[in-house]
Amino acid sequence: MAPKREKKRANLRDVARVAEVSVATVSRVLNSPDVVQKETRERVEKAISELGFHPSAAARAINSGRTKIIGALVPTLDSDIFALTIEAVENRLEDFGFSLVVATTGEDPDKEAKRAKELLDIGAEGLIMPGTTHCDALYDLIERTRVPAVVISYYDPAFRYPTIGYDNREAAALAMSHLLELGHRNIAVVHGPAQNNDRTRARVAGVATDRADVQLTFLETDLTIAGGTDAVKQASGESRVFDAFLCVSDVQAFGVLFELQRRGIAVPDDVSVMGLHDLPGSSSTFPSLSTIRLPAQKMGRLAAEGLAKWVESGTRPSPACLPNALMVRESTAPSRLKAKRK
Amino acid sequence: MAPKREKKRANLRDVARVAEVSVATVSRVLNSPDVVQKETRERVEKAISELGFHPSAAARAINSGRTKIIGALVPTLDSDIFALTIEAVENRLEDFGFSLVVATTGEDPDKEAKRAKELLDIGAEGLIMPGTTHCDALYDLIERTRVPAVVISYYDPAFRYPTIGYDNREAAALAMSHLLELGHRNIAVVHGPAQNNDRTRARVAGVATDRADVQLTFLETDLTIAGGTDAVKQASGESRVFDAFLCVSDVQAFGVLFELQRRGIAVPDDVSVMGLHDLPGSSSTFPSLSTIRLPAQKMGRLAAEGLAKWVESGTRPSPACLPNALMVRESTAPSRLKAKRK
DNA sequence: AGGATTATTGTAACCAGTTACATTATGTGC
DNA sequence: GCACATAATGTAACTGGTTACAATAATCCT
Repeated sequence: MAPKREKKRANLRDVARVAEVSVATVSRVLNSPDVVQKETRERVEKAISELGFHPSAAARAINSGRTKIIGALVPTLDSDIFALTIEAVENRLEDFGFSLVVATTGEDPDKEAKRAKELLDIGAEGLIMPGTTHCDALYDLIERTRVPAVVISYYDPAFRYPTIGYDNREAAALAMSHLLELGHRNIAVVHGPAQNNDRTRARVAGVATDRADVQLTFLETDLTIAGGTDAVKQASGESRVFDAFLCVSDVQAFGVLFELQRRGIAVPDDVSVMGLHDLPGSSSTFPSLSTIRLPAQKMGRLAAEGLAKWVESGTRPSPACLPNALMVRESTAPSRLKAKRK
Repeated sequence: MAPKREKKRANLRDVARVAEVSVATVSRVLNSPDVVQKETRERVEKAISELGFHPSAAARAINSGRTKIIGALVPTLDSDIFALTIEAVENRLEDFGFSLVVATTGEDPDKEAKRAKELLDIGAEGLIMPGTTHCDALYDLIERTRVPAVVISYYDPAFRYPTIGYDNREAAALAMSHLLELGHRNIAVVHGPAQNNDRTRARVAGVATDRADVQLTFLETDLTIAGGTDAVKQASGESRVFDAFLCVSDVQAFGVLFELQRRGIAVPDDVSVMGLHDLPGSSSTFPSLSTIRLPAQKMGRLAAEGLAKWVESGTRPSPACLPNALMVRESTAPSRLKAKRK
């Protein structure tokens, strides 16, 4: 048996040897095939496929300085809230030849900085992250490395990095005004943890009203279905009777719907429920959920596009505020209390 | 004004120059600091921080052949089904110093092969993917490159790659036997698209029974909440009356619950609803969903661990079948029809 | 004291590509 | 037939790290 040479991945020099050309020619076949004579090119291509040659991204990256990797920092993927957007980002980045590395941070600011550093260590050429509330270590890092970074899910044209998102405050205000128009005056506002979360804070701020006849009760629970059910439990402990639940996340609204059903409280006859996000399932609940449609996927695509172009050609994207839309469905109706008042 | 030299990222040689040591010493400070004298080390570290030096992962990768990147191929992130597992994978990989690149394939086998090639092009050292139904191009690629690949969400010890998952067939059988024990005999089995999806097929196969008194009706709909509502609509078109819905995905079960509520069909009094997966929200629905708990997160962690070790030390993980568990909650109860029959 | 051992640091080759520049061959114009 | 432009290919330097080996200095042992 012939002593098989240890098999290792073929490199450019191997290909050059087999095709009896120089390394430069092989490189040209890979990068600008048109300048190579057809005959030579075919010989090289044959050698490439014979050897199963596969250019090393690392070696390429060392020259070009390009890794074609974008990093995303997200709190969690365990609800549809980010997963949908991340998928859109990933899909759009692919069109630009970029790969997406996802790092989950669990809302922990310190972990966020640590993960960001890891992303840059592996050569991420751009970062994408939701919201503007991050720790200084992260900002320092971005400043030092001058890596293009875009913020999603939030809009603030004055922010240090381009924000490509939506107006959380306006979304919440839109939801609130819908409820007010329906005559609701005693409203439970269900929201997720506000700490370190500008989106939640903006939404909470957005529901504010100076109408003296409106009573708002804020209930902070987890950003989960269970959090929604908890909110109803909390609400039932209050002395006040609510005529509407405004959940600033659809996920919580799902929980609210379930828990109200459990308690035999009819939606929207006894109480209205309003969401905010418009998840894929929100139109299929019972009753179907009135909500504010956030442009989650469109935002993901736009952010991916802006970041890709920024990395490629240095043109920093301008901040963008994508429109929200009120989706009136079955879960909201004129207040019973209002009717009584009449 | 002194002509500022164009600022570019500092490299190892720059650091060596500033610290007045050789490149080898700088490299040692980075990789085995203990062999460098304290005084020298501090000088180098000072230079590193002064220059904001940041070693290039690409250059490192070119030598070691290591990129510390794992690729994941998933159909979609737009439901909790994969997102949860992916998050667990990502978290566990981090412990091993690996980063996760996610590529979504949209259940399209051709796209899957294309994306896999891209993952390998950027230097992924391992692949992770759900299920065993993939196109030959993908298998060829894995064979040619000999990249470690593990399959999740499925268990088949005889499969060419290690499967780290659960027994889909048994999970479905478990769900079915629960319904049978409760006396249900006329069961609508709601499942997602079976084409190119071994998990769905195994689940569908798992519900089979040879009992002559059991009537199964299979309803194929989308793997979404809306798909669940569709299933109920389809079911209502059938002449038969069902005493239970067995949804082989909790996502669909959510839709079924909503649509039954819409129709005023009481669960579990009029009809039982059984899920399969146990998503985070499944215990908070109304009624809370009886389901089979799949070890999604544990599986993610284990697969990440096995793949990391395989890549690091060449020890291929053994296939693993993690246990499913029947979660009896409120949505299932003895069949009304059975009671009548008695 | 002198040779051996050990601790530190330096030199230069190497990884797998890209690319500036040089070389050679071919075609064109006069 | 010769100068010149153009096309195709080759040579070698370069990217930014790692590391084998060499060199030097300091310490140990008899």
